[in-house]
Amino acid sequence: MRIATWNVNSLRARADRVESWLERSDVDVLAIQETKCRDDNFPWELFERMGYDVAHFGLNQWNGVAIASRVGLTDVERTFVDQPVFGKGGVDPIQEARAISATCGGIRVWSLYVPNGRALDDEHMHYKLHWLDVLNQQAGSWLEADPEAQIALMGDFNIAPQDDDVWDIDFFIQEGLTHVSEPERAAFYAFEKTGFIDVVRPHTPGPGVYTYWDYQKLRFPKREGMRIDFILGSPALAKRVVSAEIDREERKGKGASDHAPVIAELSA
DNA sequence: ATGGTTGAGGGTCAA
Repeated sequence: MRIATWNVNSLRARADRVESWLERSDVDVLAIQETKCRDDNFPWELFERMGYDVAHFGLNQWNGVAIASRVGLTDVERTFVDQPVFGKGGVDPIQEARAISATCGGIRVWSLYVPNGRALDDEHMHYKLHWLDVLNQQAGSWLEADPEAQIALMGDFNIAPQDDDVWDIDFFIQEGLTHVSEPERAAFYAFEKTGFIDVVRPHTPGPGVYTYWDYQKLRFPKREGMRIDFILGSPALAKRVVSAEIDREERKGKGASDHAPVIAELSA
């Protein structure tokens, strides 16, 4: 069984890419982030054509998460319990379309799009850290309820946990950039304390191994990327992982997302 | 030359 996560940066703009990638990647479950659409303009036919069931959570042109599966898809959950809200400019705070879950082939799959902190002192950063803290608490409660549960937390975490996960850590520190700060990294490693394991890194050691390259400043051809997309597995799931890869090829050429798909191969 | 993009939507805003 193969599971994957991919921030597609607009499903409608990427429809052809996503379809041909599904065709050749042979994944059974795909967690998608940044669909950037609503249910009424979601490309349902694409997944039907390819033989996947799909569940979507999208409210507007921002965020949007989905799960596609050809090994079953049941018990869909949109948002996690107590998911923090965000509102600005007098707009009513809402739970944004950043988390969706479903049970696929015996695995509780989450597609997660962690808020971007924008700047170290921005209110979005507090939102990001709080959002991750509550998610981690929930994830802990799931494991407590069933220590043998097969759970995959997959998505764009917008955090580079290690210095080698960016092309130049000194640049990030000097510029005071997000994704590498101590609080963000602590929020990421809190999931490991809870019992979740990065199942991809052991099979894709760095340095220089990334999942995202900014469209700007020729970051991809200059190999200046960031490892910010992860598959975190519960202990029972992590035991099944036999290999993993980051499909850097998918970042190439015209019409690519700025993120590459991340894939894990499971036994049985 | 020291920059260089992309997407949604029709405002700029977001990454």
